[in-house]
Amino acid sequence: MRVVDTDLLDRSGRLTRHDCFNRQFEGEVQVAVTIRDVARRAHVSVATVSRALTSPELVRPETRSRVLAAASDLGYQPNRAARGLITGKTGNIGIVVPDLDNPFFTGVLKAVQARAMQADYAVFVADSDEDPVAEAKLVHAMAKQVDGVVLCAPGLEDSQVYEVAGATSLVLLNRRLPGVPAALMDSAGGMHAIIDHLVALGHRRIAYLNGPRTSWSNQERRRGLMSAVAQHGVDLVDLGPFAPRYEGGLQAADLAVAADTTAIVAYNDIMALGVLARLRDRGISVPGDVSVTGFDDLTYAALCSPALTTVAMPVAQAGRTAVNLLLDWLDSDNTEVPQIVAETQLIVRGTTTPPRK
Amino acid sequence: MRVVDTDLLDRSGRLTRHDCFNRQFEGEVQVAVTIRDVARRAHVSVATVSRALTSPELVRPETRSRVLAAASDLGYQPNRAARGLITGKTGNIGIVVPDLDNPFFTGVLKAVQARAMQADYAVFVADSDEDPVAEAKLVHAMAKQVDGVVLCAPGLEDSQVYEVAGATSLVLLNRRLPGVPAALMDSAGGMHAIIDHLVALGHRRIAYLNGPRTSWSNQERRRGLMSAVAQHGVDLVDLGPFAPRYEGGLQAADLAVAADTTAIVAYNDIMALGVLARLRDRGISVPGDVSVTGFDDLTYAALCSPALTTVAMPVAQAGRTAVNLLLDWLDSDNTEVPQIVAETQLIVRGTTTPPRK
DNA sequence: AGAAAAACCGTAAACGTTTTCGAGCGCCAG
DNA sequence: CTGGCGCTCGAAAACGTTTACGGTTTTTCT
Repeated sequence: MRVVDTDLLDRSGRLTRHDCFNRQFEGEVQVAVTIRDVARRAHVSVATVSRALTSPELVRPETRSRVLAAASDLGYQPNRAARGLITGKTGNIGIVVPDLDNPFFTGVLKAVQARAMQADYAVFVADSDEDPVAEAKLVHAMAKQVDGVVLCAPGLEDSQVYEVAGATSLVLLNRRLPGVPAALMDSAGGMHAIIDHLVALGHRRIAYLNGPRTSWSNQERRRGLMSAVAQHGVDLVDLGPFAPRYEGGLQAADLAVAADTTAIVAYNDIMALGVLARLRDRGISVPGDVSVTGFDDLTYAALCSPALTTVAMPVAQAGRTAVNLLLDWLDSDNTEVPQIVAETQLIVRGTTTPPRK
Repeated sequence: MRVVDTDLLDRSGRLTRHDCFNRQFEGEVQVAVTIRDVARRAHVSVATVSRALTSPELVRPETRSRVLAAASDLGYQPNRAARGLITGKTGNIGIVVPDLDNPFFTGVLKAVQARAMQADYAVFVADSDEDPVAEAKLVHAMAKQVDGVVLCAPGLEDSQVYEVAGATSLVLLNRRLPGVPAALMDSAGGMHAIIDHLVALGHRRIAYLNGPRTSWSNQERRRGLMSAVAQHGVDLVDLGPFAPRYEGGLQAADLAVAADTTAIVAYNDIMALGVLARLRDRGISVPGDVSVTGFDDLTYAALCSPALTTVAMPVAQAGRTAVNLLLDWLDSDNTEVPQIVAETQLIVRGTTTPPRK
């Protein structure tokens, strides 16, 4: 069955691929309006058109405006592939993330996309599915089509990151490595703030539920944790690693209560949700019997009940600065390699109170 | 401060943009390996290299393998911009979504990206921020750089959708329109299943909490609802519209209990969460006093407690078929305009039981 | 064996830009 | 009047591919 609104779709009645590609409705019908058409209409050469559009100071104001008029009359938009072929720049940036289903990364993606569009860049997205070798392959595949890529929280070895950094301009997000620009979030600081908060409430024996040992995120969070614990001189029960999932939280909860702690610090929100569920099932009240904290401030952290005390990651800000870094890096002499860290923020809600005496 | 691992990053000690772009480490150093280099090394012409790579049946197997060897030796990868310039195809597809923070759309995106990559396409992503005019602008901006775009749940008027369909090959996702291919999900069927389920449990007076009236999703869900309600001859209390957010659910809950219904079916999961929270605050037990259902099966639907009865949307499947449709449309005579609808699935969990007598 | 057909491959033109080079022109200093 | 300079612009060469066309070799048929 075929339903076609001939009036709107195609006045010839047939619907060919060619017709669908670059239709122009204003003026005469032409498949694609090129710089040559603009030149003809403005009575100048193609060179002048190009100059008028990309470096206005090189043409007389009068001819420039004539060209601009012609261009907008025809609805001309430069072919970026052709432009890229000669300039060597594509006007695209890439982003590769470990998991598009993870709201953490889509938050970053959203900001990256917005900032890029604002700077007239388009963004390629790729999902590595948490697979380090896929990560490397993806940025290599992208390398030819983009001016640079932001690589989010890669699971690659340091040396492999350097290797892919050789293939294109790279900025890291949530991973620090000497010599490559990065947009970071102060998760160590956030974790420190959690411990400060719990200690201030009176907790003296605290469990930490580790995420994946090798992940940079877990190492950072652990770093802040250790520093705070040492500073305050409280007991730390170091558990795990666990899968950073709901099920991991279920599993971890039992270990934490067996260790006789009054507060449970989870690697991230979703594990914390698992902990909450397991504790409720066992009749252990939160925050009455034990306090619980998460990390990341995903939407549901505010929505569960009691609402989860957690730390908010500045994903949007980090995404923005990542593309800022990339853009700066692209059109400067890259004499320096900045690594910018954005502040995290402790959000205390309903799952933390002073421990029962 | 500048930290550079000279061994890995650049043996000249300086870190220039040019050096970072397209480094080749194997064999002699060259900025970019082109088809000409491959030709030289394989002792053939550039035309033969091109043929060997794109239409193998046109060259003798022996020379083909020689070319392939040379290509892989040099690590050659064709410049897609140059290829696109002449073929008119870019090897890219675009996707524009209303909100990258919405897990529904990132689910689609993930599948689209995976399927596209599998077919050797790269994907551009754009976020319209729920703004219809941005939607139109974005696909127009993309049009020149992609072979087609999948437009997700657009808020545009029908006529405007047709207009953008003129700018590039378009397939719709979660929106049906005569004459343009679409990947749909049977949300009407899902809603029908919800009512069947509730009626089977014994409910006779059911509230529906509308989402935005103009959205195609709400209309579809409502369609399934109406059909089921008519079929079973039960009472429907039609409330709203409400904002499809947590707060909308808070607001709607009170209206629903005031209307003396035994079951509340929400437009989507997040509204349902709001309803649950409000009911709990008011001391109304779920599912004891009233049953509640959501829609979409977001992660937290399974995680809250009691776990939410909802219907799962086949987002991944729809994403896949969307790019399948696009690819088919691209290299066929587009003689037909298929609209494929994927099945939804009712997932009954803890928020629905028979009504109290 | 010879001719026709098929298979294979090279030359060159195209794709739509940007950019180098130089031409034309008006102006000023010598 | 001449030479040089600055401004504006056009002609043409690139960028890295694909492909139409034609030429050479190989195969096939009689």
